Amino acid sequence: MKPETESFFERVYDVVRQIPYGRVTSYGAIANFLGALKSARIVGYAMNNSHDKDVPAHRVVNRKGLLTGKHHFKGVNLMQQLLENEGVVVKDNQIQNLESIFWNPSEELK
DNA sequence: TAATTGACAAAGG
DNA sequence: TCCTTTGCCAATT
Repeated sequence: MKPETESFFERVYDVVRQIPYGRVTSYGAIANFLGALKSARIVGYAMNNSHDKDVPAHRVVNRKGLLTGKHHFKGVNLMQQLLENEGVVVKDNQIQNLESIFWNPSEELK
């Protein structure tokens, strides 16, 4: 495999991997960091292939902190379990204190 | 080549 | 933020 063949997906994975422990971010934030603010959907689409990658996809949620992609995990509760294991409070598929644990790559990563 | 897809986001009601 | 509509764009078929 060629590292040079970095598709949009690879860039997404690269950002997601750098999400700190106990922090979460949104698809739009990642897209914004990649310079494709209007391509938030592409980020989500990319996560479809994240199964083959070592990507903490559970740390990526939509802008409302809703665990929309949890159905794509093995178990329906796996995503929430992983987050709670990191100290993230999740209730009814929604992250609590989202503003407190939100990780903005555009500011933090730069 | 063209049509479809999608784990989103913003705007309007 | 509830529901619906619209825009967006790379990847897939």
